[in-house]
Amino acid sequence: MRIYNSMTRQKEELTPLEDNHYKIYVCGPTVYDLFHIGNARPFVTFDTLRRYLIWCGNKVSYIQNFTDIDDKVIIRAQAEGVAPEELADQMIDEYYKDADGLNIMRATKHPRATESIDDIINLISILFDKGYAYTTDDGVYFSIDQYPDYGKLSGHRLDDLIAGASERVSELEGKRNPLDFALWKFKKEGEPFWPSPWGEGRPGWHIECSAMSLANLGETVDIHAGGVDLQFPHHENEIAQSEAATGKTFVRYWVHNGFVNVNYEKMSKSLGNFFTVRDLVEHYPYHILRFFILQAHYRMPINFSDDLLDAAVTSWHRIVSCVDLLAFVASASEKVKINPMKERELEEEIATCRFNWQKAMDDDLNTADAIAAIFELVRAANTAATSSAVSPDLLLSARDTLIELLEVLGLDPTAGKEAIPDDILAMVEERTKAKKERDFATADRIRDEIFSRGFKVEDTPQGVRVIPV
RNA sequence: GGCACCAUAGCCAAGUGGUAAGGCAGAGGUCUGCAAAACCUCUAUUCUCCGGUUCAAAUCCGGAUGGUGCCUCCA
Repeated sequence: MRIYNSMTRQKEELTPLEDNHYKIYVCGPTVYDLFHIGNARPFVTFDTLRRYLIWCGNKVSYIQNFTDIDDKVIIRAQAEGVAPEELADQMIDEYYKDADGLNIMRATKHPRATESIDDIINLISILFDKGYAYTTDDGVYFSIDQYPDYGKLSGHRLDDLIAGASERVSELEGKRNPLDFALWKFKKEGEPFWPSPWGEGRPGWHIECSAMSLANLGETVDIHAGGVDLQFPHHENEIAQSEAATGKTFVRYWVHNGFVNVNYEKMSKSLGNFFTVRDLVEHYPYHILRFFILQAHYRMPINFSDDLLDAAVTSWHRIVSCVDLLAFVASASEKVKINPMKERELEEEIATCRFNWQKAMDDDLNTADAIAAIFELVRAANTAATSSAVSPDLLLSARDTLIELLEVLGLDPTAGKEAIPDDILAMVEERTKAKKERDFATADRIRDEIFSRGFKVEDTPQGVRVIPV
C-alpha cells in the first residue's frame, strides 16, 4: 500500500523494515480526563491501519503510550484532591471503556511514562554523553544547536522558529536557545518526582515517547503516528532526541491525521468546544462514532455536528439492514429459481467490491472510498436478495464479504442483535392471521403495538421480517 | 510575520491528466390491503475565481480570494 509520509510530503510505498512485520508507535492520550471525539480520531484511524496491515498478512507490533505524568495530570489531580497516580489509573480505566466501545484493539503494549523512567533516564544520559544535553536551574535541556537537522519534519527554518519563539518567550530561563526543550524537569513543591543523576524531578513530555518507542520497538520504527498538531514541536523534538542518541533514522514513515472541527474550528479542550466520547455515547452508539470517523479520509478535517452523526446513523443502518436481509432471505424456505445471469452479476459485484475496497485501502488508507465500495455491493446484494433468482449460498457469500471487509474497518454489522422475544413472535403470528382474514384494522393495531414494544414488522416477498428498532 | 493544509451538488464526501464515486436529504415511480424495507429514475454540462501548460485539467503550473491548523499545552 501507499501512505502519505509527512516527512517527505508525499505518498510513498509502505514497506516494513523487517519482512511482514510492522512496528508502529502511536502517541497515546494524556490521562487526566475522558477523551473527546477529536482524540478518538487517531485511535480509530491507526487501529484501522493496524487491522488492515494484519488483514494483508503482516504481523504488527503496536505501541501506544499513556502520558500519565505531566502538568495537566498534576494540576487536575490537585484540583480533585487525589494523587496524580490515582487520577491516571482511573483515567486509564476510562480510556479502555471508550476504546473498547469504539472497537479499538488493545496495543501490543501500552507503556506508561511513569513505568519507563529508567528508559528515559538512560536516554538522557546518552544525550549528555554525546553533548546534546545541558543543565539549567530548572531542568535538563536538549540543545538543538547541536542537531543541525532540527526542523526537517515540520519544514520550518530555524531562524523563523527562533524569531517566533523569541516573541513569546521573553526570557530564556537559562536556555541556550529559545527552542531548546526540557528533557527533565527538576522537582517542584508538591509534585511527584523520581531520582536522577542530575537531580530529583520528572521527565519532559517529548522524551517519554522517544524512550518508550526505542525501548519497545528498537531504534527504528516503521510508522510513528498522531494528530497533525503533534508534528511540531512534539515529533520534531522526538526526532532530534532519538536520532541524536542513536545516530539512526528514528521513524521511516510519519503519519498524521487531520482534526475533528466544530463550526470549522479545531475541537480542543482549551477552546472548550469538545464532546467527549462518553457524552456522545448517550445519543449515538460507539460504532456510529467509529463509522462517522472512517467516512472521511483520515488526513482531511471532519466538521462535527449532530446532523452529520444523524446522517451516519441512517447510512450505517442501510448496511446493517442489507446484512440482515441477506441472512433472512437465505434462510427463507421459499424456492429460488436460479438465474445464472443474476448469479454471475452478483459474483462480479462481490469481486468488484473486494477489488475497489482494497484499492482504496491501499491508497493511503482511503476508508471513505472503501466504504463507498461497500455501498456498491449493498445495492447489488439488495437487488439480488429480492430477486428470488440467486442461491442462498451466494447471498451468504455476499454477506460474508460485507462482514469481512467491515471487520477490517472495526465495524460489525451483526452486533447487538437480540433475539426476538416469544411474546412478540406470538403477536406477529396473530397479526399474520388477522391479515389472512383481511382484518386489516386488527393487523395494523397489532403492528403498532409491536412497534411500541420496540420491533418493526415488514412484509416481504420472502415472508414476515421482525426487526428490533 | 514564518510554515503547512483545505475549497467538489441542499448537506457530507471520494476522485490528482481523458468527459464528475458513495452516503444523507428531496422529487417521481415499482412493489404493498396500507406501510416499511428494497429497487428504478431524476437531482453538479460542472468542481471558489483568473490566467497558463496540454489534443485533453476538478486533477499540473502561476496568481487572487476565502477558510483552517501549527509556530505555546493540544489528537
